[in-house]
Amino acid sequence: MRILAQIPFFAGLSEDDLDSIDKRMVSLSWAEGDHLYSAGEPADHLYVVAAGQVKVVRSTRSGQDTIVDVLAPGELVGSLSIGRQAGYPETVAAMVTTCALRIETTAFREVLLEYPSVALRVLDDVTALLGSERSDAGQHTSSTVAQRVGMMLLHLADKFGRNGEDVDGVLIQLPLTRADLAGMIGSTPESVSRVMSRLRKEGAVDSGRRWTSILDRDKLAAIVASNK
Amino acid sequence: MRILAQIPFFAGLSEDDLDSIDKRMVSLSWAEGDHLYSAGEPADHLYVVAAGQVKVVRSTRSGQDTIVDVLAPGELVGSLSIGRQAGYPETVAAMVTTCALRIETTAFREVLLEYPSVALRVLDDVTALLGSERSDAGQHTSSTVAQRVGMMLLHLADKFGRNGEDVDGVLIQLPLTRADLAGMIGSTPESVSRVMSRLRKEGAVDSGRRWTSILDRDKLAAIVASNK
DNA sequence: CGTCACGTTGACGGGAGTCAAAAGTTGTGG
DNA sequence: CCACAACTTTTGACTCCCGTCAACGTGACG
Repeated sequence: MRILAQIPFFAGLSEDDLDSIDKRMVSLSWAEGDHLYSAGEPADHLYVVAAGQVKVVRSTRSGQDTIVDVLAPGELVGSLSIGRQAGYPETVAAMVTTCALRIETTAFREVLLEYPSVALRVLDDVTALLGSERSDAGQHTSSTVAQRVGMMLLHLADKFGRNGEDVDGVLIQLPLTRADLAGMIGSTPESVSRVMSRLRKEGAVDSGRRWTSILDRDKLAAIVASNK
Repeated sequence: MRILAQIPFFAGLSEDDLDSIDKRMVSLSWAEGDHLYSAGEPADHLYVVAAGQVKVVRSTRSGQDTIVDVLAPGELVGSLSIGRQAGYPETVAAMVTTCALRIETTAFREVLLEYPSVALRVLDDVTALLGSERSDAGQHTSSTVAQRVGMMLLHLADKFGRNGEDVDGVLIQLPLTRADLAGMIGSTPESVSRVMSRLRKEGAVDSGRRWTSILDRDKLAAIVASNK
């Protein structure tokens, strides 16, 4: 369980401190498609992704699903606040086989009180999330679906991309369906499919069953910058 | 300067503690239209609104302005993190004569380290903001302009509304232009104007130079819930 | 009273959501 | 090994919301 030491939030803590925190956490794993938790369940746990990837999904009453984030190892998800809210506002599902640490919200808050420097790092993280959420909330309305798909692919490439060996360009190894992508940018599977077809035809990207690859980053960036 | 005691973030602190924090803050005021700070300026201060209202505006490269929030007294705005970022990502302007406390980001972080319970409250606040941002980011794309205007008016009524004496219904006393409202929901002044005309014709709302009033909350909620 | 910012209304066009159908994939069971 | 079912993807046709451009009205302030 010395995974804790790898997590940026806990950097700089002593062995003993990490041990003390570790005692309050449990390590769990999920298979692809499983839910770490579902919307509506009592929100009293916090999770730290250790390995794998998970998607954070919000459903609106109209049945529209939006994917608000895809988390990489090291990121937090779950309930930070002890508010008297009904339950989790979202569902978190494993996109691949995933391992994560779980801690009770109340216990985590005790940790934050005990180690204020950790609290500050968490605060920085959440603040950054809020900032990026706000910055692309504005872009959403004023750009086309093609631009939003392009932006999302560039973002995913930065976060999950690897310089592949078998494939040219930057490889994004995630099992993303058209519906997933649509949920990320607020669109429909059909519209996303049209855009992806066009991007593939232009040689900017290629995609297969469980992967997407950016072949020509400049071309993709140009499409995002232009208004087509 | 015993305004500090009124601010929820600092609830429960002793006189001496408040005094210590107070020493690191300065009280300032702005006239309507003035900027507390502008996008791009070095981001090294944090503000707590004491009286008045301010709007938080983000500009995209395409010249589109989006109003990401309108702050009431007690709310925080500015730089929480000491990141090596270029500067403020947004502009904050006073909508009416406004008074606010200012503190250096570094000094505020020291306060948070010193009083972890305050840090937790700030964290709760930012987390809640992130949550609401995400929840209506999804609604944005899947709803019409009329629905979004309605939702925004209901939100503003909850936050700033007063049961007026002269006017029927809930009064929102803010100098909001059509362009402001458009910026909040990601639309255009023309579209907002059309919606407001319709809502006025239907008797749901009324609006004047520096105010908006919700005459029939149920009717407005019905419009938001429906798909027209 | 003139100017200017803001608000309103109309006409037009395009992007994209919706409905529908066909083609490709995966996984299962006989 | 093959066949069938279920799902995903793709493509087409249609409709409509709303962003854009434009003209006009209105209230505020010097």
